[in-house]
Amino acid sequence: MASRLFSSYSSIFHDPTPTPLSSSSRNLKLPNFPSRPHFRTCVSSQLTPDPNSPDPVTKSSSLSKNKIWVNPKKLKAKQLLKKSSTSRFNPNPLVNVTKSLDSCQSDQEVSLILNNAFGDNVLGRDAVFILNKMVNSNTAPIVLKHFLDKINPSKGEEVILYNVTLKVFRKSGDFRGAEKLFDEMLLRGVKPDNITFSTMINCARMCSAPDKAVEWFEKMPRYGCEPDDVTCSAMVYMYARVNNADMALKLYERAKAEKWRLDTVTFSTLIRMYGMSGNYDGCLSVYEDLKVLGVKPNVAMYNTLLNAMFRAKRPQQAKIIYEEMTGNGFLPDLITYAALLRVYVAAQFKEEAFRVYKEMKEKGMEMSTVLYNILLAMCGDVGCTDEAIEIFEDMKSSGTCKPDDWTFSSLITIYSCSGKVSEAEAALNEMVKSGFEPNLFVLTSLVQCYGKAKQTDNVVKTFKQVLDKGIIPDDRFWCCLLNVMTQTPNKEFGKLIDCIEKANSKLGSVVRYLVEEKEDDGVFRKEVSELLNSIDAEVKKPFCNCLIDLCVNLNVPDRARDLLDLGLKLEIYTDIQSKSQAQWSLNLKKLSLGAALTALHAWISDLSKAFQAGEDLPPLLGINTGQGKHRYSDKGLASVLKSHLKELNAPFHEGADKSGWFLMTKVAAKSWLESRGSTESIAAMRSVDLGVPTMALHH
DNA sequence: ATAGGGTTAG
Repeated sequence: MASRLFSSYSSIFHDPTPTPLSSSSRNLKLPNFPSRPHFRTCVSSQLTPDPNSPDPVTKSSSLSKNKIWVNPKKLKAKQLLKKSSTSRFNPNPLVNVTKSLDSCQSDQEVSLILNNAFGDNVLGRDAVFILNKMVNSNTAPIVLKHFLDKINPSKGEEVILYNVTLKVFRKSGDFRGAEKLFDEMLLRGVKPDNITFSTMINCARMCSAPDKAVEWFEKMPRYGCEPDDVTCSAMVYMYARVNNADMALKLYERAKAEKWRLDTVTFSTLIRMYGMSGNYDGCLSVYEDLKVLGVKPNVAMYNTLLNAMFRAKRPQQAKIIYEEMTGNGFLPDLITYAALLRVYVAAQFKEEAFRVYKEMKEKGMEMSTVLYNILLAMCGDVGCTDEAIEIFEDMKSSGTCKPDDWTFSSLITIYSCSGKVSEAEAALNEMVKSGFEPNLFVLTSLVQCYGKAKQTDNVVKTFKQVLDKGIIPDDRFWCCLLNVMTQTPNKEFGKLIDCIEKANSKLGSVVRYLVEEKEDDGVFRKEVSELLNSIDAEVKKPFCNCLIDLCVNLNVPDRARDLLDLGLKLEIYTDIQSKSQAQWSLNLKKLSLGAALTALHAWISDLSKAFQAGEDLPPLLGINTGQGKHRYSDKGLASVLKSHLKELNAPFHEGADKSGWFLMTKVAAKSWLESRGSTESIAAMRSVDLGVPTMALHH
């Protein structure tokens, strides 16, 4: 304590134009307290008498005394000005008095310190200053009592002193103590005001006692206080924080009706509340309210909104909000950029994501490992291998963040998806060298990598590593292994089936049915149903896709149809076929090539049946393959479909203004269906080589 | 620095 006081005082000594230690010159909301121009004189005269005194306060102030009496005006002003401009330190000695009071153990100690510091001459504003800074709710009431005795304040001044003491209880999370002080306040005949109540309400909130907060909010009128902007904000904020949306909104509506001006933070918290519950329109409507009501937004509010739009998967909306934000002169911070990156990465808006990344670099903002990882994961998802390498190098040279297991995992996945064995292996080595053990993610990627490169023995080797490490493969891993099978020459199937059977008998049995074309009487369907039902929801579709691809490759189209039917029945596939008055459609998005072709043939067969049954066709028939090529597949679904339709002589043409669509008119459809009669079209599938797309391993 | 009160990612 002594040294603190000393250092504070000596820094005052260095200040050529010391501000009055008590900022009584400020125009404060304390008109009732008498002002005193120079607290300094007071401190020095009160704290000095014996230079040899062991008392730390006295001693240090005596040290200070010698210096403080140097008239700063006699020193060279310019020289001192220089010093002071480099020093941000200009503390009020009352801060140190406060600290001493906070660490007092007894009433006596409190009295001693206060008497030493002030004697009988206490200023109201100094009392407020000290209580406002205190954190110890055990000594604060003693200090308060001392001030009440010495100052003899008016009732209006008393309520201020009580309020500021209540704050100490809020700071130390002592709601019981706050209630006790409130009672004392009443006993003394001091009338609480709105500030008293907002302090009580916030104290209750911080003590996790929302019911108490409500109680105090509701009893305001009993004391002649009516709720206002701040008390209402505090309540809305509290309800929103504890996710009581009903009450938060009820009160929010009331605030609007009463024209109470809620603050930005409360709006922010309402947006957050809506975002957490998935009501994203709610987020936007609160934002609209804020604008309409003319409440000034801040960066945190925009960030909350952007993060909600990320969860909402609404990249366009996020873009608009970001533009409004910068348009209003707010500078994006790290959290803003992180939110934007997430939004764009999730939407796979790679240009936008890279632009955010570049802007961050330009502004010298520090990327975190997590942000780098998010970017790298996106590079994997959209197939930006070169960009990924660049980002990875930048990350390593940043000096601030190190690649972690996730980083390496993404990198290995990126190489694996394009079958770059040596690069993937090099990344794996670097990962191990950096002290990370390859996890299931990495090993799954390697299986994919070796599978793509048709290095079946390495697939088997990697599989064994999984088991040796005691890792239990997940559904993603099995799906990957199935995917590898669709790319593996038949003569090597045995090796893979051995692997599968070793650790997953259900899947092993299903695969054997397919490969060995075993006869069955419904057993296959039953086993596949069980298998698909047991699989993680997000893997069901790619898993089913792989099984169908395998059937197509093995040239067992009936099994493929069985699997497609099953997938439809289990609602793994939905809305593949749809009919409206104007158009019948086949939606092949998110299907693998094999599954897409199987679905196509099923559709054509359904069309034939409908046509033969004399059903009227719609004006237009369309197939939607979706826009882009698949990320790691050489052949996009659209291009394969195009050539396949040609083989079938099906008169579809690519949609001119509808990319990703193949369309056929009613007239063309009729003549085509007529000409092909009842010929089975499935045979045509044999010639198709499936460059089966890989699936995303990361989420 | 002198009475009310809080926020925004994994």
